[in-house]
Amino acid sequence: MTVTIKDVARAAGVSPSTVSRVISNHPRISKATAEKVRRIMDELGYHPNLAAKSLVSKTTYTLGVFLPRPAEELFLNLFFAEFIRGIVTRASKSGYDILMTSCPSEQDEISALNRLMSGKRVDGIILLTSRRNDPVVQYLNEQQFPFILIGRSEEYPDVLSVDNDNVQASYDATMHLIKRGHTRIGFISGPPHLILSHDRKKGYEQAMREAGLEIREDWIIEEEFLQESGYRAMSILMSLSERPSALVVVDDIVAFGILRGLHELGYQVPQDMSLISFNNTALTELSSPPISSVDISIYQLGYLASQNLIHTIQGSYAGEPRTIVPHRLILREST
Amino acid sequence: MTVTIKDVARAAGVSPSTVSRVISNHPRISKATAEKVRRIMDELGYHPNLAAKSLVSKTTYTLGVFLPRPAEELFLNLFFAEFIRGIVTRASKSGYDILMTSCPSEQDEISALNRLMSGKRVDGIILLTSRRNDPVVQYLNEQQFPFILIGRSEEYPDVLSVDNDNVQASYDATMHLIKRGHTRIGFISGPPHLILSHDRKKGYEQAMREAGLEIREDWIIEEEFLQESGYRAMSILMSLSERPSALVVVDDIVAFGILRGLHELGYQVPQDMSLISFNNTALTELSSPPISSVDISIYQLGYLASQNLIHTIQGSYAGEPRTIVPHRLILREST
DNA sequence: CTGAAAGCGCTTACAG
DNA sequence: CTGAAAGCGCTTACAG
Repeated sequence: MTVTIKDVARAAGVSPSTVSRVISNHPRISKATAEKVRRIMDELGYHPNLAAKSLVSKTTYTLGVFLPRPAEELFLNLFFAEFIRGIVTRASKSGYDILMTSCPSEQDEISALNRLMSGKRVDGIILLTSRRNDPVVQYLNEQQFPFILIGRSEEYPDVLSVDNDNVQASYDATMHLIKRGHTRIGFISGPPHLILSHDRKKGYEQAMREAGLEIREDWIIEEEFLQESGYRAMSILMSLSERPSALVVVDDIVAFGILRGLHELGYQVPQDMSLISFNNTALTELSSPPISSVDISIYQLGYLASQNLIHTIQGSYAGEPRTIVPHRLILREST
Repeated sequence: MTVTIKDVARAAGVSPSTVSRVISNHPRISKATAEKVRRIMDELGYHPNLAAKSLVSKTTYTLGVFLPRPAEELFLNLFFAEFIRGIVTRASKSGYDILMTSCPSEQDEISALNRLMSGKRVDGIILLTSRRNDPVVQYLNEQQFPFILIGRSEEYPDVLSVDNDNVQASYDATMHLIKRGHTRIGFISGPPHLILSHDRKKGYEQAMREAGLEIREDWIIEEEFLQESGYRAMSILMSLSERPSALVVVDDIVAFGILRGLHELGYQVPQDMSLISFNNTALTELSSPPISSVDISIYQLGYLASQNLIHTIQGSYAGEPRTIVPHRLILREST
């Protein structure tokens, strides 16, 4: 019932080899033969069996997007969809599909990875988050399997990756507050095992030091990328006897929670507290007041990750291992 | 370099057939042999080649998520990530991966579909949106390829699908406003070619008729699922000499735009205008005031779509072709 | 420019 | 309980 290359060959009066060559646009096939074979393929409704093709060509035209263990919170964030959009858009331009796997538990990460790699299910892997001492990065690097990191690796700085200059971005955000006259600035960070949190905190500290301002431990809070985190952080922060007048916040959704927390406690933004956050997702524009945020071009990060990985797989990548996507401050009413 | 079934067989002193049987837990294999083979597989780091397996078994353990043409706007909406989360979570429970394809243009939809189906790339397909007269549904149905619709089909009512009772949901939402004493109620709808828009509008009209209230054409606006749509709709609606006092809105993100529009025009919610919308995404809780919304259990829709499709593929699905996920009204300050 | 043949890494009747 | 053999649908040297 399914029509194979043999059926086409028979109907066209040629050999299977010839049909295969027509499909792959082999140069040494006569125009006449190629046309005839193509017509027959159309008539019979031929479609190449991708598994068979993949078995012999060792290539799948598929990119794996690896969702690290607690993938749950990832999905709650607007940037996830935006990443995927960039990845899928660029991939389909080159005829690649995207395979998504989530692994059941953290200890199964390597075996989930192995299923994809050794099982020849994908040609390369996109890693969505960069954790410190990430075993997944270590493993992929050891195996010499094509992969790209969104973010960076401390242990393997030369690994293929697409990233922002998060230290600089956070420095810029903090400087913006300092220039606005703030001297008491706190930092609401994300999970400390994420390199992202780490880098942004570093940029904040740099700016503070450079301006000769005090970095207070009790004004630095490390939490999840969740709205509740920001909300809870305010209960803590606003009950201090000495409070900051401005906050740099690691992610929009956290800033959103902060806004809610402040609102409930009866504080005004930006009068009582200025806010600047990261990612510039739709949330920042939608909230009231709209939140200043550092645009990190999420779509672009995904798009370039796809592109550079594909080029690497095809052996045509000539760029630097690290691609830095520029950021820019989008100032709104919260500062 | 890659270790195959043959290498394992040689090292274990058995035939490839036996190794294959051990892998698939064939019942008639002696415990001793199975254990030895498993040990060797571990030692050698054997992983089955999925392409080879798929070629002979005609099965891929992959579900395709088909993103219909203008996929762009889909990604902007919070429900997209939530759908995917439900789909991926359930799929990975049964060892299935998710393949995402977007097709370059609308006319290529069928050929993109064919690549997946005839190319034996996926075992089944999940359709994320239901359009009226959807050629994709028609084609999949003709081809008898396993697929599931999130939503419903007018032409093929018995097609496998997971849906809400959108007519009832919208009826309930409208009735809620009516019970609150509103008599002048408008409806902000989505793209008319989506069945979703259609069903929700129908429920609105039913409730209005039943309550003996007037349905005014100029109080029904059909727009995209975008924030700007809601925003723009307010410029139109609020410039009318006779205005509604409440709105049923097809999607949260549109309601969000409406909120912004009303705010800028100097109107208060719910004093000047009550709002109830659909989907109950994070936006509704985050906006100020928080928006009443109909929770449609997006995660559950995705989860069940995955589940029912997998069961259908495996021939064990015994349920009705249509699964209706219950909705419930989440009332907040906007009504 | 084209064909016959071998092989990619599996599975599965068939036989014992 | 296990093995030899054929075959899934392709590609690709090798030969002409």
